[in-house]
Amino acid sequence: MITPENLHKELTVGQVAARSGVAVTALHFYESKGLIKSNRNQGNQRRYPREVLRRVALIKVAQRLGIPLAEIGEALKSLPDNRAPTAADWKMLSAQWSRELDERINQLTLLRDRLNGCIGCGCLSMEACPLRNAGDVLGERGPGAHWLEPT
Amino acid sequence: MITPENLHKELTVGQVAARSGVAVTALHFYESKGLIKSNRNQGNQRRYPREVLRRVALIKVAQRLGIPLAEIGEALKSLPDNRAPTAADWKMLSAQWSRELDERINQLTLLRDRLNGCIGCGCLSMEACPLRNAGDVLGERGPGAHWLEPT
DNA sequence: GTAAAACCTCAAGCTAACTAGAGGTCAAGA
DNA sequence: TCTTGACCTCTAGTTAGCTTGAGGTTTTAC
Repeated sequence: MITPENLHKELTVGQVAARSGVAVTALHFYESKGLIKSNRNQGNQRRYPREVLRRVALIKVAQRLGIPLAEIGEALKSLPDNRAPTAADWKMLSAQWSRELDERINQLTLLRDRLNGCIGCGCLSMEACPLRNAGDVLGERGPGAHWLEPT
Repeated sequence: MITPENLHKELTVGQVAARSGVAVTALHFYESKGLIKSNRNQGNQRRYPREVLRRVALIKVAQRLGIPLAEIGEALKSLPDNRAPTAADWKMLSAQWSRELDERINQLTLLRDRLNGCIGCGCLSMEACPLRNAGDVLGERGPGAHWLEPT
């Protein structure tokens, strides 16, 4: 509950977790990756300014878009002063990510069309099959696992 | 080189690797996952019937489509007699995978449109933002990493 | 016959994004 | 004051799809 008394106070991890919907351990993890920062009180416990909520919100949305944390971190670092993102920052980032999304959709669509063109052919030939030999890299990102990369 | 002498002989791992374009270790790995099988010679070395090339080709194409190995394995097992896939099998499987691809494209498109609708709004509100609260699960598969799953 | 190249198994490492648990400290309410 | 819950750090485990390396055997070419 927000009251005039605690409106300007800093938040604990538990509070940030509850309000943002991410686990406490995930917040620790984001901090270890440099995506968020915390101040510590005398007892070494994390205390967050309220702006962290907006930062976490942006992280979660970017994740839904399929942007890896490392890239989100880069984007956040690129903000002047390393400050919490404003509406203008969000506009810029979301426009950029929208273009990336477009690209991924295009690649998938291309692949699907090629697949449809090949249904029933069954050749799967190393030399002739467009499905096997398309030189394009599908921008679909995958950690460790290298799906859809050219072989 | 294919000569009448070795045309009907079985292939070694190295030969399958060279002809299919996948690493020897990857073939070992596929075998451990039950995606392919091998006979062994007296010296315990793997010997493959030529049909394995078609199987591997199908695996690689399915991977380009974003189908996880486990699911590819299921599909291959579902073939009667566990035999090498024929053109008819390929037709069936590719039609099914094409539908899955469609679904993924649709989800991504939906997300992109929602993102475009939100550019400039900057709210990212937990309660009101459609980007944060869309109840749909994006079918984008990701190992270990749980991107795009509902929170 | 011998040496090199290819093969074998098994264990561990890599990435991403976390979670779970151990063992201990801190803060807040009764 | 005491107890409970929230917090701390650090290590290890999870998933997928492999790769790398160690230590040893087999096949092949000369």
